[in-house]
Amino acid sequence: MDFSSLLLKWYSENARDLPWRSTSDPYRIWVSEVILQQTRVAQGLSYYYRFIERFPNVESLAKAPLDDVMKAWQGLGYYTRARNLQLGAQQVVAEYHGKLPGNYQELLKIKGLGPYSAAAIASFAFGQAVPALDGNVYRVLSRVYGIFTPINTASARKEFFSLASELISPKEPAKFNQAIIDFGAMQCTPKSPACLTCPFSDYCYAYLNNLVSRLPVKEMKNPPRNRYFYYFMLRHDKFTYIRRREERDIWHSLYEFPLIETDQQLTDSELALLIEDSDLFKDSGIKVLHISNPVRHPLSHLTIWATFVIASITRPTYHLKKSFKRVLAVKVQEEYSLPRLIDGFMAAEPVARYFINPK
DNA sequence: AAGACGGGGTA
DNA sequence: TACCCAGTCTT
Repeated sequence: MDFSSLLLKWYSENARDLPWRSTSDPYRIWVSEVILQQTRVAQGLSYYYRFIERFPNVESLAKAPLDDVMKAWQGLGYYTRARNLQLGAQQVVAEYHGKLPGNYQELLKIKGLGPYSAAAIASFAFGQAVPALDGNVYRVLSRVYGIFTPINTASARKEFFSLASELISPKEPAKFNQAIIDFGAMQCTPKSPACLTCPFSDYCYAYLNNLVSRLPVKEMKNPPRNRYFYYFMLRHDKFTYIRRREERDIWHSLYEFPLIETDQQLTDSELALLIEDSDLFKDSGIKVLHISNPVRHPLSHLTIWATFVIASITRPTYHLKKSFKRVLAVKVQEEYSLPRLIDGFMAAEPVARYFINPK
């Protein structure tokens, strides 16, 4: 049997039962594809349910406040996805009469949809025969066909797209795309794949040549750099100060406490000097109550070392009033979308709980 | 073509 | 730890 037939046979026995597969609503498929960009099904599932409940259709998403969208996305990561998903919804309302366009080329014009997602939606929602190449597909094809081109290059994209275009079942493109993704996620896994029960073991290049652990080939990336964050959890009566991150940087559109970033870890006395010198706190009557140990927060491209300073002030400075929002400290976690680093610290650290609700 | 952009699961 | 996940966007 050829590749596609074996694959579809495997899928008929092993398909995952996923909520976005039991709908024909292009909007739901769209939401699921964006959530699942660089995100495992297990991690995205609960977000999908909540997102669809909160924003059941294109219109509701398009007109929602950005903060509501971000709150629904809080904890998922790659927050540009959330902003672009809403921008895409507004785009669909404005330019496509509220209906997602039904072909690959038009879908590519929607904010947040690249080659993978556009192909996935085109095939799943509209039955177009376009291969959807994600990490799973690169892995499966590189192993079965013995392709050593590094998968994170432009030439690999062309090469795999061309191969997959020949393999895809013209009659059942959606099923083919879903099948090869499931096969990669469940059977042909990155580490210790289930080769002994694999339907392709008769002719899989990697298996026959004992190269399974060497494929796919990926070009190395640079090690993450360090950044040092000092967060100030200020208490002025029942209030504290936060702001939404608007610059081109991580955590765009999420909220945070006043932040001072340095290029290296500070000693306590260096930190004291910094507080004294900063016009953020000039004449604020700041009194430091607690300094946390540095919290290590590793991300894919950088490592953040965060120190949380809990302090009281007797009056807010001009700078504080100008650039920050004054909010009830007890409401910060439930009302605002926060990076995991901050949300996690507030949830786990006893001193932070004291900050939230002092006795 | 290369970096930036999160967070969590897995071996 | 290190790797990788239903990738996209910017420079």
